[in-house]
Amino acid sequence: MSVDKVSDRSLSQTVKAQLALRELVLRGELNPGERVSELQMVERLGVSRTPVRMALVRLEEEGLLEAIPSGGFAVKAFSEKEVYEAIEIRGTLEGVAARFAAEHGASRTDLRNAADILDAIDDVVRQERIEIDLLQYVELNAQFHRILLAMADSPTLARQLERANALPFASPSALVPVQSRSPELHHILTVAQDQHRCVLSAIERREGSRAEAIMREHARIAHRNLEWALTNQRDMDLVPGSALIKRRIRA
Amino acid sequence: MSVDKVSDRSLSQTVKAQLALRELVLRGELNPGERVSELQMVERLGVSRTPVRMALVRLEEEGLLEAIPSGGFAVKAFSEKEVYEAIEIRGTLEGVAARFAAEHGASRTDLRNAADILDAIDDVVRQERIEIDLLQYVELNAQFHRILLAMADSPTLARQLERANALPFASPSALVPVQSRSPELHHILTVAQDQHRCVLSAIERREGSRAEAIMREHARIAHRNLEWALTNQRDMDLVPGSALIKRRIRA
DNA sequence: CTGATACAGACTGTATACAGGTCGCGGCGC
DNA sequence: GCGCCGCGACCTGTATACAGTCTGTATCAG
Repeated sequence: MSVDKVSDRSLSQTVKAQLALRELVLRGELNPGERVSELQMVERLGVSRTPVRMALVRLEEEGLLEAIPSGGFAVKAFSEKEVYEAIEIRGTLEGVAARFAAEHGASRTDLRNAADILDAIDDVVRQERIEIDLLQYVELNAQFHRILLAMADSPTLARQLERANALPFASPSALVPVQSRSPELHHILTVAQDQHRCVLSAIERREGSRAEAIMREHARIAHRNLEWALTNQRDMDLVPGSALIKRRIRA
Repeated sequence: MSVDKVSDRSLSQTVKAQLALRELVLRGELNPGERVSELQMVERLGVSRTPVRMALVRLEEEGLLEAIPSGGFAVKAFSEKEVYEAIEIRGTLEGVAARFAAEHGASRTDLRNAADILDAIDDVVRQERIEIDLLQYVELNAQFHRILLAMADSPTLARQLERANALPFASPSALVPVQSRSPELHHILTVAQDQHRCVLSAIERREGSRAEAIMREHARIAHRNLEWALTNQRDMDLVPGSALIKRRIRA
């Protein structure tokens, strides 16, 4: 029962191991706190120890694993507070991105592309049968956030944000799906989309401070989604890496 | 001519290699853009390829090296803009730390310790012969920033900030020494210290937004220092890792 | 004289062997 | 019955051998 998805010959063994191992952790096939044995991973991933080792180090840097004092790595467990803070930090960094974009001005093509994406999101949100297109919303949402980062034009910021998003449940659209069964879904998406419009407008008008504030608040929608998911645990399965979050005591 | 500082038997080879290699990069003994050959490092650091490889990966994650598409790593070069943005990001994260501390309240002992450090800094700054104690100022300043992070009580934020500080010239007190020959030194330290006091007061009063704003502005002092160092290149040598910054065209 | 090609050197990616340490389990003594 | 000690398995850290690839140079053809 080896990992099927990653079998390309083109990818290096290290990358292969990294992707497969991340998948394993995110899918919850390795229990939080549990040691990740190199040899077991060799067996499971079909590569030798060296690439496995590399993958372990990189995933620790990503924050999905943590080093064991006596050596080796264990799957990291996240408390509710940590997830909350991770979202807050992501929002802060996206706020900086928006401000940077506003302050030094975004290119016309970027602004145009962003606007096009927002139009596409409108099409998705305006439909009443939303459940079906949630995947599309997530994809478009991710695109918008990507282009926002591109407008900031700051490799350093990109690196930091990339790292913040490495925690899967902290990234912009990770928690959207949990609302799929919520009556508020339409409401939430409408509000989020309005924030998209506002931040883009702020960037166009060079209103840096406003752009920053909007993106910060925009990220806080994820807090509501998190709260929902924690009270309706069954919707938690829709979140990648949810297995890493320490369960709240059942109500 | 091997690296002398790191020769402890207690440290693992990997850590040894990491420290020594970082030192090499920061001291500018490896030119920016230049490939870092594993075998050469084996020779130079006195450890085998495996630990060297580990060290390379970790330093890439830190941001001091960058991966070469065809394989291996090169010393990263930083533009003036990147340094500016790195400082801005560090300030933003420290702002979040201050806000977190204010919002969920810092412990009495932390507040007390912070106040003690500020008293000690006052002693240093009030003296007129400042040059001598600049090292002490740097140390106390670092302590204050550390305790601020501790008050935030957020491992996730700590990780992100640690990473932001990994760029040596972005960390809180990295650029202080460049002002040692500046007539404005006393003025700058006085202002910085006042900001320290203000942020601590804001945290005590649970004024999160204010605490955040102050820390952001506090970090921007580093921008001035950077500007000074870039115009007075000879003072640049006082900054660790200055060799990585692309030189501005001489005036 | 210029451009392309082939070859040589070097370098990285990968696999594996070896040594030292750690953790857990079982047996023995109290 | 309980606690301590010792042994053994496992696991990581390290070193090194091997293969594929890239780069740079030199030579040859046009």
